[in-house]
Amino acid sequence: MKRKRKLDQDFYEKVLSTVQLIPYGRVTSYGAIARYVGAAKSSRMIGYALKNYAGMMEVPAHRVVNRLGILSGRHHFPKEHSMESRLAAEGIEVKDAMIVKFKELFWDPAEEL
DNA sequence: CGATTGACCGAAG
DNA sequence: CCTTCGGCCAATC
Repeated sequence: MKRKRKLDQDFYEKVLSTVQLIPYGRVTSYGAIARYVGAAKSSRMIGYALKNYAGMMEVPAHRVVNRLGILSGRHHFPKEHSMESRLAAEGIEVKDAMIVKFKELFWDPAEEL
C-alpha cells in the first residue's frame, strides 16, 4: 500500500544525512537544508528533526544555525557540549550567540553537492 | 480531536 | 530598524 506521506521518515533521514555531511569548520542554515531535502517550506521541521535525533545520536547540530548565523537552538543543547564551545573548537568565531564569519563559513549543500 | 507551540523564512508596513 | 502577519507541518497539551 502506498502511504501518501512518504515524507516524515524520509525527510528526517535526508536532514540527518545532510547535517552529517557538513565539513569541519563549516556551517549551514535550516533553510538551506530544508530546500536541499525538498521541504523549503518546512524549515521548522529541521529543528524538530535535530531535537529528536541530535543528542540521541551523534549529529553535528551545532553546525546548523538559522539564516542569520545565529545559534537559535543553543538552549536545546546539553550543557556539557554547548553549541558555542563546539563551534569554537572548530575555529569558528561566535560572538553573542552569532557566528562572526558566517558568510564565509556558510556551506550550502545545494551548491557544494 | 482542537488549540498551542516551535532549533524557521520571508514579505510588508 | 522594529513589529506584524502568513505559511508550513509535526509534536505536545
